[in-house]
Amino acid sequence: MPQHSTSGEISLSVIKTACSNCNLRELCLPFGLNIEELERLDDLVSTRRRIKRGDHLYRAGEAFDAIYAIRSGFFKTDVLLEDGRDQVTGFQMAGELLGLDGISTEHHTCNAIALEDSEICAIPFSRLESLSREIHTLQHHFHKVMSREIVRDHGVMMLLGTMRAEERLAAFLLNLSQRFTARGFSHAEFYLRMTRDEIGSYLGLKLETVSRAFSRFQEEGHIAVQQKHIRILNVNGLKALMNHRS
Amino acid sequence: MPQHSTSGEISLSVIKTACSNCNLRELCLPFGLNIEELERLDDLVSTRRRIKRGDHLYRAGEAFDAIYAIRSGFFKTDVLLEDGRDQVTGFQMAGELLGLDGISTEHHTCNAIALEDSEICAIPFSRLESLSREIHTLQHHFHKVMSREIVRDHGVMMLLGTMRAEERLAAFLLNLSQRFTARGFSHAEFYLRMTRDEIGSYLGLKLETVSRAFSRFQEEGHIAVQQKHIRILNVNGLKALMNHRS
DNA sequence: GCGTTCGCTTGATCCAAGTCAACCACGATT
DNA sequence: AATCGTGGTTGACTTGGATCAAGCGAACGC
Repeated sequence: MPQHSTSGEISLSVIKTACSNCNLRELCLPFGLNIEELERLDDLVSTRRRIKRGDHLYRAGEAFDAIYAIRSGFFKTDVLLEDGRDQVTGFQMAGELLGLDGISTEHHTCNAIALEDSEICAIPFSRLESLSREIHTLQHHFHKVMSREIVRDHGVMMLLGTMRAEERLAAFLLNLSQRFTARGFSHAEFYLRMTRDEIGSYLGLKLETVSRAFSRFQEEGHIAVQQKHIRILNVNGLKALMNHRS
Repeated sequence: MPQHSTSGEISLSVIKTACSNCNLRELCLPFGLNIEELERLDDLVSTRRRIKRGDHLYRAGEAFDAIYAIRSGFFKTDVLLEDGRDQVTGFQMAGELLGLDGISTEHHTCNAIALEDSEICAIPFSRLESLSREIHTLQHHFHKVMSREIVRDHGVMMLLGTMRAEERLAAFLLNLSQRFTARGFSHAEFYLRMTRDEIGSYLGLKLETVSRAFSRFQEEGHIAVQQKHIRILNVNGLKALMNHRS
């Protein structure tokens, strides 16, 4: 793992990025490619960038010309309404793509902010399109990734539209747990990278409600919470909470 | 306009469908293509199908192999949870695409149901992928359409996560109005194709709440409602309702 | 080491929307 | 014309989560 930048700035590095030896390749865009294809993708994904905690990867309104793969770290995306209200639309971790929303208007439609010091790979979109005209597998996988994003959003709509507070939080924790597991981390123990307020914004709840739900889950023995440190003690308990109409 | 099928069944017709003389082509997939490219798309979009009001175009769980363009009519998509709760994830009208969610898992993840007698064009997905490897413009436009779907979903998340009942309904009406306008219909007068219950499901509200909000809008002179017939009397009033933190 | 700040927790109160229930309007059926 | 069913409206009441407010603990700057 490379060291973090010592300067306080976003740093552009010319380190040779290589999908071919990235351990996230099976989670990320290169999924399913053979060696020769991978090397062609390497040429495309040439810039890696460090984003410090709290900095923007991009902002709503900026011109879109690349999508970003998260190499390490953790992001949130959010949308701001004219009247000041905002909503977190997602949390993204290593191996996931950012910026897909920008394709439609050629401008980013949300902000992407690092929740911890992170590293991303920039993928110039027009070059991705031309490469995917040549590599069938890449094209298809990219379509799957976009479609998966749509399905994920439907899940969030379901959550916001039909679930009560505790169900939402249970669903959220189970989803995080499952994504950490896919990345080789513990499914039962992790640190939240976001605040209660950010969780609340994502789940359509106020931070106090999130906090109370955490406390309740702890009282009932489903989890152990200590600030941002979460241990899941009873997965099935959480699953049951999620499915039962009160 | 073709006549409705006289049989009670979904009918498969071999009418020569042609994007090239479809008046929705500028709203739909063919956007931006030249004549020669349009003809190649015509070959691909060969099957047109009629779906009667209340019938499914596809169901969650079915194998995915095509996306669908709505030639005429009106659809809703919904997702069903194991515990019986369901949520309408969208309403689609002529020129819009259905089925994009199925790409990710190769199975449809929601149900698509006609809210009035409708006609769709089936677009075999693997053939669309190969054609878009050859036609740059088609590829790019398809990516834009998928991305637009993601942006739309973020809008719904915003609505469900941060807006109160009347704001949601105002946003919904303005969105419908805008889409009808884009199709050459009146922006101020239209018939709702869906029930109060379906609107409520989409907006994360109960049907009674939707009904009360309609009544309130009417009392305040923003709209005139008579069952499913809506006239918008004061667009700015609705817009103001949407943006103001109470 | 100490004060300040930020994020989190907890309690008391309030209110928007949900729930339950009655009733109405319009179409379809006979 | 009478009946039935579905969808819509409206009222009375309840409630889950928001709001307001106080206090606490960990992290950070000086």
